[in-house]
Amino acid sequence: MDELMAQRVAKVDALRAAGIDPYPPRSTRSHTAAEVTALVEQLPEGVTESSQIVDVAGRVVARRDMGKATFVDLQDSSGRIQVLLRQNHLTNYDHLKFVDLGDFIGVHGSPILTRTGQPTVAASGWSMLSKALHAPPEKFHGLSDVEVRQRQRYLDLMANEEARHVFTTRSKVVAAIRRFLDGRGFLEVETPVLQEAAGGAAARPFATYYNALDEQRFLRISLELHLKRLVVGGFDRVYELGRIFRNEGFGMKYNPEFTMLETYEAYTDYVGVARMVEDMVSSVAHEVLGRMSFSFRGHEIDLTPPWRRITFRDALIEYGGPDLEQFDTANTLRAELSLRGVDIGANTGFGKLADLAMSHYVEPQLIQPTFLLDYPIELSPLAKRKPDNPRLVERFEVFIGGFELGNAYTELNDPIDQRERFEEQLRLRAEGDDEAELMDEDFLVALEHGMPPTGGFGMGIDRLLMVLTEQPSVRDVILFPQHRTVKE
RNA sequence: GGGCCUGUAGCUCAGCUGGCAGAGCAGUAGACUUUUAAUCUAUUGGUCGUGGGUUCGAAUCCCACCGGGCCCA
Repeated sequence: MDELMAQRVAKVDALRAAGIDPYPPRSTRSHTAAEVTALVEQLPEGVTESSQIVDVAGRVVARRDMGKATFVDLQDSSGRIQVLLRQNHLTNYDHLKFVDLGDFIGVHGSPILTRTGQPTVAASGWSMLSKALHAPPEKFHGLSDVEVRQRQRYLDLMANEEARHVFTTRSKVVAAIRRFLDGRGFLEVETPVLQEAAGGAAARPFATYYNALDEQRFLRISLELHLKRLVVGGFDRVYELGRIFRNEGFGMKYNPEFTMLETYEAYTDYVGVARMVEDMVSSVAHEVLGRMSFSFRGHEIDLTPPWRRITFRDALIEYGGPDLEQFDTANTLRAELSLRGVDIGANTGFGKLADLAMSHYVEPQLIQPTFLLDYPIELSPLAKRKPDNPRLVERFEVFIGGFELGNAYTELNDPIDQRERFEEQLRLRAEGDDEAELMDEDFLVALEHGMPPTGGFGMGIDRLLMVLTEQPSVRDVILFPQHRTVKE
């Protein structure tokens, strides 16, 4: 135990010796810091003391000792309030020597305005509520060590107003999304995290084990296949906001577990879904942040609808990539990309190559919100074909700030076609693509019972929050991002 | 997986070309009854990420490892 902690433990002992419980079971609070501030600000001109008596409580975040008077700043989740403790107004003034930064105390007294105009509670009593054994982060510079901020998020929240803002905004955004969807008649549902096979996205799953059944399970990589089963069942507007897991590294844009919103709406298509998405994101931004413009990674992003729409093929051409109608086979596209010096790695199929070209030429350029429409069928085994071009599907991905925000299709509801698509995915898997979709017989049986025409959508909530809170890293909008275990 | 950067007091950071490990805040003791990054006086506090190596001498140079960050795949 270090010296600072030993000093605090000694104060715990001293309090107990004086008959004071350093961790009392009960406390009283009549007003938050913000409510006291409001009370004081409502006082008539020239009046500096409220007739009300209040109880405030919070963490001691600053202390200015003046001898026979002490100012303490208390912080609660509403903000800060100053309290004034004076020797001639208190019976336990000398016990303030046992109070350290980081402790929680309760203060009973009258709200006043100091002569510098600071709302303050002038104490007629105070009590220890909870003694802290560690010093909080430094009061002026706060806490900046990225690792500590993430691993010990409570210290970040204690020290940095910005961190508190990000995570309260996150909570409000999620609530606003629910209100938006509920208002449109969507039903919120929950589907299994533990699955026999993880499907619905191109990603590797985490594996786990179900002891009672002696069977392997996988953590879900998307919400899609179960939600569509519910549309089959007759819930024609459903959504789920839930955690999904992808077995990949972490970085600025990635965390292995993240929060996904998926919506499925019967009797619409990807065009209808695009309208809903721009409505939803812009109205949530307006409702929670009160603005449409966000500064993100050096760009001003404007969420005002309507958002730009451009086809996958046209975008490639516009941003200097190959024309997929000219290079329309895996072989010709691979040769063209090689010629252009694009690193194609081990990717062989037409779909993967087209995706690579898009990631290389187009994605980083899509700063303002943009719907990229009509994807190659090879990339999209769960989306319905375009009637006028069987090599394309009715799908969009929506981009913002240079990364993918969401993905939507006119859902494939032809069970025969779906079976063939799964079989094609199995062929890709056999060729070494371990992110290819797995055959899901149970899902096919569901489709065979009939699914109405449906538009589906998925969006990474964390990435939306990056833009809305203007944070460059997804790790700044996830309370406890993944970290390597610290070894002894 | 590869490259670059980074780890010094509880926190924020200095520490040059190798020569006694530093500051501010926090803490401790004292002064101060309207301060607010309070102020003033004195002062405690270090496995310089870990382990090797080079050297008369290493926070500093070299190697490996453990974390973290950024870029690339």
